[in-house]
Amino acid sequence: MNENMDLERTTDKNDPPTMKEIARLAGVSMGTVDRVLHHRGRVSAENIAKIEAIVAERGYRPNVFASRLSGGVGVRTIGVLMPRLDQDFNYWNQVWSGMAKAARELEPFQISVLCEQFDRNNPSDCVRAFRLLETNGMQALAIPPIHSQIMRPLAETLDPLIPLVFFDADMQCNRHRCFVGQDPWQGGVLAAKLLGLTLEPGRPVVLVRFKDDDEHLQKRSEGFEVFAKASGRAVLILEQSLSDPPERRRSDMSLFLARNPSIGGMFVPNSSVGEYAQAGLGRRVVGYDLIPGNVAALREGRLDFLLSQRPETMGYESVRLLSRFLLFRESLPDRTRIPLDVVLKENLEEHLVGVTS
Amino acid sequence: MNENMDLERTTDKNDPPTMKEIARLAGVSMGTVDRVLHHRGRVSAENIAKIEAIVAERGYRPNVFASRLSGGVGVRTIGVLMPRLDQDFNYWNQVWSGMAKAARELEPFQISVLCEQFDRNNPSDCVRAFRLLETNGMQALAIPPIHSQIMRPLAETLDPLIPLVFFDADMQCNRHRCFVGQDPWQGGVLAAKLLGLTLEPGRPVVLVRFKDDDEHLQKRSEGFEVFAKASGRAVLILEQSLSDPPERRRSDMSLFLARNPSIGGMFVPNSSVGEYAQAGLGRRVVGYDLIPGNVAALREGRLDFLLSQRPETMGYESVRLLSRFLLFRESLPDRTRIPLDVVLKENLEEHLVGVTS
DNA sequence: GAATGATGCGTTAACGCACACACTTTACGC
DNA sequence: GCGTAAAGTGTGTGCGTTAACGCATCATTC
Repeated sequence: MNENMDLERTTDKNDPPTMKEIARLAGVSMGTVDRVLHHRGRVSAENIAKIEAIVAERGYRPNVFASRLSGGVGVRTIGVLMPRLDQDFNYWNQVWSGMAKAARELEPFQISVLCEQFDRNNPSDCVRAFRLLETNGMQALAIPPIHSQIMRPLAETLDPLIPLVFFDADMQCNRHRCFVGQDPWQGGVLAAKLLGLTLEPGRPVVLVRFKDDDEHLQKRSEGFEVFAKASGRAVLILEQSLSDPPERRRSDMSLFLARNPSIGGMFVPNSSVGEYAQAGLGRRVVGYDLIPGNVAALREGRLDFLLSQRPETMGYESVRLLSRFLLFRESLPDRTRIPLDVVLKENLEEHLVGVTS
Repeated sequence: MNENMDLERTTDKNDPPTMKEIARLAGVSMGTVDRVLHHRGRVSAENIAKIEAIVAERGYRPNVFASRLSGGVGVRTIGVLMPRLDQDFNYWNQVWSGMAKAARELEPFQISVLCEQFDRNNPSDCVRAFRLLETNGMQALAIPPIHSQIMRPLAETLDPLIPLVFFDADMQCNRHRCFVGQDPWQGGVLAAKLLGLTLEPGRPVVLVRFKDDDEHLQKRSEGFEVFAKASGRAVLILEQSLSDPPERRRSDMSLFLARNPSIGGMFVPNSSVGEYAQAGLGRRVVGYDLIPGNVAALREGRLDFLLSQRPETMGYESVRLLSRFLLFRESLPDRTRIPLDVVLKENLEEHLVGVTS
């Protein structure tokens, strides 16, 4: 046999192996390696095992440049399920703007982001949107798990090879997925702390509780109530329904405050805080989300604190994680935490033109 | 002549032309086009003109993927100038950790990040580090413009083709560059607001002012003073020097507070706030940066608020911007704002494992 | 007038991957 | 026993760019 060591390229054992290298180590051809990597089938179980072992051991990662150049892959699609962007006071639009930024950056890599919207108030509509994405054949998926009873079975029957991200809120489900978002309970705690710091000890506070909203919001309310009470502050509760018209809410609050004049502050655990700000004038007001109405209220001093979950960052990060999977088969973390931001009039502007907008 | 329209690939007149296409139009070979594009010489003036005209007219842009795959380009280096990572209470280490994350992500794209450290207390040392980077041949540069008198001439004589990012602080200079960071003045304002919200109107506050530190810190102090006074609150000033030992500082503060018992709160405009926290016990304390000592103080209740400039995000974003330039010749924005974060004990943990760590 | 060098230009082999295609082997029916 | 299908595998080509290489054509020199 011809000794050709000197012709052999100097492939360092620990620099990125190529498909050819994997094929050599497994004693098969590149074609077989390719079929294993792309789950195309038509490979013996024995070879699949062998190749996968070598791939794992040597840490094979496809070369993006070669992969894209070959053109064979075509456009990969990241599917995103979203409530209609204008719902929840335009909140979803902010999430989408982060995703759209990621999409622009990913365009040269032929990764596209397909956003399918559904009516947040119509649980069955999200089934339609989900099916639509499936039909369009996406290779990765990001969804906000609202309507958990509907979403859970959909998520659990999803092809296990498709990476899944939950954003905004988390949901238990027996399938591997990544959560990108923040801890709602801790948000409530933080709100209580802010009121505690800025009010005299004796003054009670009012918590606006939405009976009909999701688990995520309930957690915020609970965190608030528990922390406030633990620090010796009375919490009065005003029950509200999201379906009530704004005027109704405003008058409810005005009435409530008139009946309880000692109340020093108010916490509204969602973006509708702007609706109550006018009624709360002269008291501390803490709410959620940098939606236009709330931003205006903060600028004009009708609000004191807004907590933010950085919707743009959340969207950007969700798409970014999925793209890393599609490009490099990087596995998803179990969770990516989005920090809880405290926004005042004085740091508002810097948050509005934040890093991912 | 043979009519071969059906063999001709359907090249849309307005989708990205390839080198081959340019060569065909110019009636030369790809080799000649290559020599023109890379200014390698050995081409007739006539052909250079012809090819350059076609390139301009058809808007030719090299295909990044083919370019990188061919290996001709080799590894691109982003140079980073940094104070020794352990200086400023480990602050720079946090910035670097964001950059290191970006570096890991960029590795498959054959972009490496080279970090050169200098002694922050020795202005001339940063010249050495700068020259070292130049010698190692970097194609992009990120620097924190401390020692502006030294840095400015270095930056201004830098090859104008090399994209430049200032991070942490900004600096005027007559060369195009991008600033990644936050507005220091506004940080001071925010600190004053937080003290204002949590203290009775009559109580004065103390501002620790460091005479010998940079412009960036002076701005924070100014913002604080101006805003606090404008909202009718007395500001007492304790002058300090960064070179004083911690014990000295602590006793200075204790003495100062003993002499002015009505003081309700304290602002330290840099990461050394931990040094003063013990002395300030029982009063509101606002400081800067999530360095280990301050984090511990916040957890244990010796500090109330920490402002953060998201050092990891800052580092990550700086490197990310430069990489987009190197990969796709995307132009740098003039500025990327890093939001001012307000961190309390209650949202500390979520900030520590933030999105870019 | 032959040897030498400089100049201008075309050809071609990588680069790593994706996929169409062709080929071999085994399984099964008649 | 032959034909046919299916399963499993290898080969070859192309993607657009880079850069080494080779071949001409001149101008210069002894």
